[in-house]
Amino acid sequence: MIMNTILTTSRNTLNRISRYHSYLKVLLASGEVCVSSVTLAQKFGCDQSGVRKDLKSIGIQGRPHIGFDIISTLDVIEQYLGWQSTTEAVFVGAPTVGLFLSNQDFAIKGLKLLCGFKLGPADVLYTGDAGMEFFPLGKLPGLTRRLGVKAGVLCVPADDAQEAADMMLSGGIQAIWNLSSFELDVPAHVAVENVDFSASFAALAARLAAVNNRF
Amino acid sequence: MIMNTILTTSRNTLNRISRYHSYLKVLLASGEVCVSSVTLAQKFGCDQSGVRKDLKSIGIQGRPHIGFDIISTLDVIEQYLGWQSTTEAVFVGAPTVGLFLSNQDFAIKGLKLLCGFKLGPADVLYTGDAGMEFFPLGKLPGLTRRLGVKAGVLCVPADDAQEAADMMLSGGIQAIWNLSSFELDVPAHVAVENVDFSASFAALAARLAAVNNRF
DNA sequence: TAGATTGTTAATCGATTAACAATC
DNA sequence: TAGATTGTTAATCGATTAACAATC
Repeated sequence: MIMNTILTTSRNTLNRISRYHSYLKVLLASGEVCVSSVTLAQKFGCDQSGVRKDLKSIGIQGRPHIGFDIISTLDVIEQYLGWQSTTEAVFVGAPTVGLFLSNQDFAIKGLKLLCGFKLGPADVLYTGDAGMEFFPLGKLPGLTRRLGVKAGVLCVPADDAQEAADMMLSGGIQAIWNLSSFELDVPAHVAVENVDFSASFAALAARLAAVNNRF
Repeated sequence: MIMNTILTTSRNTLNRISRYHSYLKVLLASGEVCVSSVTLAQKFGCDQSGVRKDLKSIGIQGRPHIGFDIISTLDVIEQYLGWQSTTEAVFVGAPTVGLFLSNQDFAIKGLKLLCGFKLGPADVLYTGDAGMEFFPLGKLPGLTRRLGVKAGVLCVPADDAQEAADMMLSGGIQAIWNLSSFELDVPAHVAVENVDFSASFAALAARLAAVNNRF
């Protein structure tokens, strides 16, 4: 049987699978043991056979008349999303956001921020166990090479994004999680993943406006 | 001619259009006046006729032999994304992120954060023009109703998300921009837009792992 | 058993890509 | 003019939905 990985999964499917996980945790917490594709489909406004296909595609099997076992489904999804392993990364941008992403409660699963780099004045901020050390951006290449870190989170104003990215590239970074609204120019072997805040918010604002204009 | 709005546009198309905007700003800054669908298609790894369809769908016309005028294309995209108008919203969650989102340089287009609310101890933080006032969550319903604010940004740990969302709902909030990894349960008339950080990062981590394992 | 639910194939739908005449 | 580029239709591809036999 051919097992899908994240790399061979469409983005829509990936998003759904990640959302199933969130919801299954709620069901588990409320004492449920099994869930049917009908329940999931209802919650997510999609078709039940689509849900079954999604789960099947990552190797989850249900039981006729019963449904899908929540604990093992959660487990397989976590395997699939790679949450059992950790990716070490450096952060480039506003310390406030770096601290947020590295905060235990919010922590992005599988992401471990080693330290941060910031534009502008070269002070070292927030040292100690509660926070995260921040260095001036110029120190990045030396540090990432020394530590062998290959991933970075980029979260700077659009005007600074390319320059900061170039600094990351010269430090041997091969994967950039780009939270800046800027289309980076990077060599083909470097992976870039963009989080598009603006489009997402625009979609929400439009829906709100539509509701309010209707009355 | 039937003109598309955000509400009638597929999410893929919406994302592409938003990204065209980022790139067109770069081209404009570098002195370009026009751009062809071929250039855009190359940059974004999609088909040129798809680019033309995207632009056509929001009413942008090109000129044969010339291409698309950058300034007017940027203008139409901004109209389409609603960036000419502002949506007032309150923020619920970690002050550090609220300050980030409200920061001029990073500001999400069209989003205006009036104030923030936080879980836990009820101190007021960060008053004054540089920052943003934060109040205890319990004050939210009264304040949003008084101000007539209908939108909110939710950015709390998953365990607190539903409770915080309920507080927003009781304050008359009709649109929630959900940065928490939690599937909210809200009435049908309330718009929720989820930003899925975890799935996005998981996709990046998988690509990095694939590259590194190849050698 | 009867009814609920999966697994899976076939049908539908929509999005992407190919192709080419029309335009400048 | 010749060549570049759009606008648009048709073809392809993939994702979603419908349907139903198999299972418990």
